[in-house]
Amino acid sequence: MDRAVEDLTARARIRDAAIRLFGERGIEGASIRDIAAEAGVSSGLVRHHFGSKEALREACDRYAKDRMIQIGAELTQDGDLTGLDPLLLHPIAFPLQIYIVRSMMDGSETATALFLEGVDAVEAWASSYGITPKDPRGYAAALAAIKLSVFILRDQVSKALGEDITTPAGYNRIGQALMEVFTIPLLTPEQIDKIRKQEK
Amino acid sequence: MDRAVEDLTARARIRDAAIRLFGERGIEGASIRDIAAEAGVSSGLVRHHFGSKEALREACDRYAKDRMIQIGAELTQDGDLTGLDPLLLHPIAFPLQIYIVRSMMDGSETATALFLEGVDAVEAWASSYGITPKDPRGYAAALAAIKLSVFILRDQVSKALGEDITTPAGYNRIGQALMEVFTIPLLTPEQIDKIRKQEK
DNA sequence: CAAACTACTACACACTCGTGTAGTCAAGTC
DNA sequence: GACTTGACTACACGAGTGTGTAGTAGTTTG
Repeated sequence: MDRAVEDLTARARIRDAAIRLFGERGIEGASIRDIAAEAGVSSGLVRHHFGSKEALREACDRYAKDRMIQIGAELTQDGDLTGLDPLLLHPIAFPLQIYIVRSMMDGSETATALFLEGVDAVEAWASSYGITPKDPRGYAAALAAIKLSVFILRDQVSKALGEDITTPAGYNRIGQALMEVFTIPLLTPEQIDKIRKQEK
Repeated sequence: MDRAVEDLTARARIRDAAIRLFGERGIEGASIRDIAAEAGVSSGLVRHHFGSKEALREACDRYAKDRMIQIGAELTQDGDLTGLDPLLLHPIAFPLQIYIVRSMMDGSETATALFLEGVDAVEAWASSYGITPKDPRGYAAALAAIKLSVFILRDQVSKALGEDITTPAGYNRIGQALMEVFTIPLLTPEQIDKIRKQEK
């Protein structure tokens, strides 16, 4: 897993650079020339290997999805974290996760499909754990969105904490904070009923 | 509050169009010419009123922040929703919230400052409600991020639900689902201790 | 009435973008 | 040794970008 950068083929370096820059700056924000420079190749080579920017993006989508599934499979064999997605705060998956969320927000179908699969998984997990919300699908969608929230807002959360949450110490801290959110009930069922009446 | 579009000054139309397009497509994705066309004016007028794209963005930041605070003040006088930010799912605040999150992700200091203020508010609220997490700051940051997550991923959540969450019916549904997340404990304190040992 | 100011448009400028084309170079293949 | 193939670079093109400049029409000000 610790592949030296120089050992990667140019094609792989381009793909990795694209995932990094697309994730950091968004699809529009990262130009082919930027990516080529980051990978240490000419911009023409990007086109040679991937054909177009859109095709490069799709290749990144596919690779990121496959790698995430692969890493997820490796992790689930070491114990279930009971609902808190182990991928969520896994350092190797960081750039991939960042890229996927960006791609999702920029309208990628592959990335969105990955989210929908996540919702399915959460819904199945909740059901098997005996959790019975009034709206299981809505509950699962909310939970799936929540799992990504600290990632999407990692810069802001890091600033609020005065600590980079992409470091081991940082993501341990925010991970435990997330677990507390899932543990401490904020509202009683009576309060919810009251709000429900207010809204409609 | 229901100002007809035609009655707005050109400057206000430009600002509203910018907030809408910046929010939908990102700062880079919305050109000055796009914004001018959306507002029904020439691109030169955008420059005349705001000076530069960056200045336009800052003006949008300030306006969005002020309006959000204003709307929030109007809402808090009608009962406290006990932690679930009423702004979160308020239809009038939708375009503003969408813009602010986008601006935040594209590195706006004003938008990030608004997030940090939100964390402060959540922390103070939790404390006053007798909620005592082990890491109050981390807890508040996680909760603040969660409050924005369904907004950021509104397209994906809508797809998962088969229902547009920017409609009244939709945001009621996801709002109630969020409340259930805050109500049903997913983890027991014992499970958390177990995970904590695993991680370190 | 003249000057000044404001809202507004038209147009051109340099730059960057994604893309297209032509060509080099090395490693096989016959 | 001629030929092909694939990795790779250099360069040019048209479109779109933010920005700059010049100018017009209408109102305000002296």
